[in-house]
Amino acid sequence: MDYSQTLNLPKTDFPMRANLPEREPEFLKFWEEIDIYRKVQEKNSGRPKFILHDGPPYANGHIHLGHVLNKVLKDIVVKFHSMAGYDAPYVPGWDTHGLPIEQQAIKAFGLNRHEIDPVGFRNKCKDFALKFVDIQREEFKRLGVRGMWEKPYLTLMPHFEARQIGVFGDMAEKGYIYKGLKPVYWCATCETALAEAEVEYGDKHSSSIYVRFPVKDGKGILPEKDTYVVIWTTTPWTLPANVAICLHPDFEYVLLRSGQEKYLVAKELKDNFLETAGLPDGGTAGNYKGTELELVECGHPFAGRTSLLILGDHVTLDQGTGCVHTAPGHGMEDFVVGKKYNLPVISPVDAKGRFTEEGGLFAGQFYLDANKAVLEELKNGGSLMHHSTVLHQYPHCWRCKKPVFFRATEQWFASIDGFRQPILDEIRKVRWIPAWGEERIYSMVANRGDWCISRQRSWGVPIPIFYCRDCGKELINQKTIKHLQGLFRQHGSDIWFARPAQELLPAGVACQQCGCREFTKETDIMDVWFDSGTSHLGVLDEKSVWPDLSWPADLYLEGSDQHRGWFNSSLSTSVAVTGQAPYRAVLTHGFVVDEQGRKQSKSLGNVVDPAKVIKQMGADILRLWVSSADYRSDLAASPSILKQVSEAYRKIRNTCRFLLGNLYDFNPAKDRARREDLLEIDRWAQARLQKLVRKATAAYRDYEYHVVYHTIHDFCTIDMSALYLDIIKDRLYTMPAASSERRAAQTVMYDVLSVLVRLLAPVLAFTSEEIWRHMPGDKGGLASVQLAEMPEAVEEYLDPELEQKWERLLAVRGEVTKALEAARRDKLIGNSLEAVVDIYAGPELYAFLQPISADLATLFIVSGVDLKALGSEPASARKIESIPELTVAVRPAGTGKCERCWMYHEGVGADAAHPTLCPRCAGVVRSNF
RNA sequence: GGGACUAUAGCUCAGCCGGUUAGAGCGCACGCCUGAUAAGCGUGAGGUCGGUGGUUCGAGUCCACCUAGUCCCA
Repeated sequence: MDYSQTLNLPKTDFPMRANLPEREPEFLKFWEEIDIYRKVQEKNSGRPKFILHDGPPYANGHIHLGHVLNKVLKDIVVKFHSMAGYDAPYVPGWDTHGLPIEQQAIKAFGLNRHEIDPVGFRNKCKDFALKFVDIQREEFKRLGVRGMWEKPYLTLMPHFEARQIGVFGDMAEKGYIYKGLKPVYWCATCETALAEAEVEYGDKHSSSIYVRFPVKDGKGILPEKDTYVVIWTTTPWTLPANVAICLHPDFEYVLLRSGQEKYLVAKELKDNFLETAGLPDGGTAGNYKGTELELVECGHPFAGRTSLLILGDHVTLDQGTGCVHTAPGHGMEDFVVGKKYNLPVISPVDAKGRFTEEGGLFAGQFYLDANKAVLEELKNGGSLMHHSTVLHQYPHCWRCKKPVFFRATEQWFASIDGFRQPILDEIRKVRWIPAWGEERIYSMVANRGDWCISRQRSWGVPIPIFYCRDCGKELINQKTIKHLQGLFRQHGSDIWFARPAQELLPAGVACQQCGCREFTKETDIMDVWFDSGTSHLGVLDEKSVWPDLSWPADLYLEGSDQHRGWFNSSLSTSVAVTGQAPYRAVLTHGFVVDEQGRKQSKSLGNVVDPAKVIKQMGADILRLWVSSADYRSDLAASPSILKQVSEAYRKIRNTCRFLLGNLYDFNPAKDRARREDLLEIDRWAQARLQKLVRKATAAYRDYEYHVVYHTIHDFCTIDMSALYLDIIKDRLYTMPAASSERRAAQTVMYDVLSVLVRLLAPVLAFTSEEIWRHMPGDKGGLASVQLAEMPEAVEEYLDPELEQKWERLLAVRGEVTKALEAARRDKLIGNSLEAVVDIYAGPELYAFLQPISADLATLFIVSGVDLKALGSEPASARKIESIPELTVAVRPAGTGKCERCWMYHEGVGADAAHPTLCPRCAGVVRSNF
């Protein structure tokens, strides 16, 4: 007889090999068919809300691993909450405006921005953005991320744009919006402002000049007579706009003697200056620290105005004199430092690069040509100390390749000062995870300057302001905004570009200042940070579009770079308009790096492409990777790390497969064992399971997914695979299928599987669904594990006393396995069932082991255990260092191997009908077959 | 250059309020099994806790500085 046919060996269709790349798409289809998102929302309706508001990725390329990290974390958050008592809707979004899309659209469609009309150009940009929205949507879905994919939010949606200008209007009404000057890169050839991304650095020959500014009021520190401060510059044409000279507060400055004259320069650059200017070293007339010289007044070499000595940290000792010519209209640093001192922003150059009337002497000249005239003027005035030519790196226009310059232009700003303190107060009320995020954003907000909202671009939401044609007075109020909102909702913001101002205004509007009825419109658009920065209102507070959502959000979850980005812009608009933060908690994650901790880059060749990983290993491997690492610091990704993750995946999968394989004949509705019929080891396993539930769900609640990962993995590896499942195999296989002993083991296995599948669901989106399908029972009639609830620890299954007892028992077991390994090395045994173990225990340990001595063989997976008193052991027995009262000896079990259960038993052969079976197996076979 | 963060076995992580010989899992090596089998089990080897100083009876843990990396800013 083939006794293996009488065993209950595992049976399952759940494959060992996951083959995720092919299987995952089937589940995507399934979720689509049953409309899983809607089903979950229906299930959770009426529960308390948990709103995770999606930070919109930029729609201009395929997704990378950073997107995977972010979106999977969000998916885990949402799925956990949707299984843990909350209504957790998820509406994904995209950022669709802005310069990078403009640039890429120009490239992709071969456009010439100066030849195409704004509406036509914007349409192309829109096409480009929408194309990538579609691409990214498919890529995100492929990751198993669940959300309202058929109705996401896009910043180009008409209702979104309408809401956005509403926020702008509210801020304007509160007086937070003002017009000011700010220098921007400007190309005189293209007659346009350039963004930083649009300038290229290249070689340029420039004049290098040293110019002396006479001290007019030394403030009692510097003498006035024949005393000069010397500056160095490579842009003589900016001197007409000079209003200050900037010194470093901490540098040492010296006053050099040269005949009658005295010259102030940085001490460290003294020799350099003397040499260049060809002056003899006449000694020094004074030493000063930068701070001492603040507010000393100099005369301008030719403009007839004062040039103030000011302090700034940007001053360096690389070259020049340590005294920096400062023209706020022509440089970013100059502008920033000038603001601090309230200096005027002089920018006497027009869009074509020609000096305006304000440029006085140089009016009408092209700015580069004016260099010569300025030099002439300096020479005539005796201010020029040295002139040469240098070759240096200088910004050029990316389009026409001509040199660019800084030009102050009028821009719209949001005055942060108007609501800085309320923002700071709100920051204190938000929960920041990790906690250091609070200080990071707090100090950013405390120190930030005003928000320049203007962009001289086309692809974005227009700044909804009109100007009186006669007097130039700007017009923006509730009425114009309301009217525009109506138009935007209907036509989108394109209408601003398509129609003249008159057709964008409500009837009968007249200028408050002069009564004129004709207007022009602002041509600037808004910074894209203003778009996404208003999404909390444009999405969470648009009930007619997304009725499930509500304001404020419970959570924002983005990379740590967003402290300055989206967290900041959202907070600013929210506090300005509502007085409150738009989120209750903000969670940040680090960045994806390689194994050495370096950022992923093409040049380093260390980029991990998620599309490839999905194709080769499957999205669940990526998801498990996301969960495996502590995202608060940076996350390392590499082929070998992903390989490790797939090993862990395999362990989890096979544990579940083994559980499934042994539940093929188990119907939880009928076959569940009563608690009192469980063996002690079953109760131990169930206690361990409750511990797992406690620890994992707590970790989920605390957003500590790497703890979830390790907890589940360790449970599968140690508690299940190495211990419980290995030990109960004999019972599962050899006992009668419906015996109470086997049903007891199956009951625990079912509980374990039922817990695991639900704990895994937020992370292993696909595999958990696959397990769910193979699970026996009606599963509450739920088609998807995503509709199930998170397990809760069953308190009565917890048994600290039992666990403590088993901890000791397992320590003994550990020593026994060591002894078995030694015996194996000595060729005494192979399989542990070939062994009989003699345990020699001291009195206390003996008393501990004696009551369960009959179960020890099962526990150790050997054919027999003899418990004896310590002292009677042979000399060859193994003394155990960690447990002094224990000595272990292993001997071969000899003959009498049962053909059915493979254990050695002296009773084999006792049953004549089954001469190769042990009495137990003989009995089972007799009564069941 | 400034601000923030990170650094514990090859990898992913524990390590409480400072207190024995720094732990786990994976990987690796070696072995067992062939009734979880492209599985399962066991044993073992791996660490100057990034570095240097300091505080302390005692430092992976506290302090200072440095190095490397990451994010933001200039």
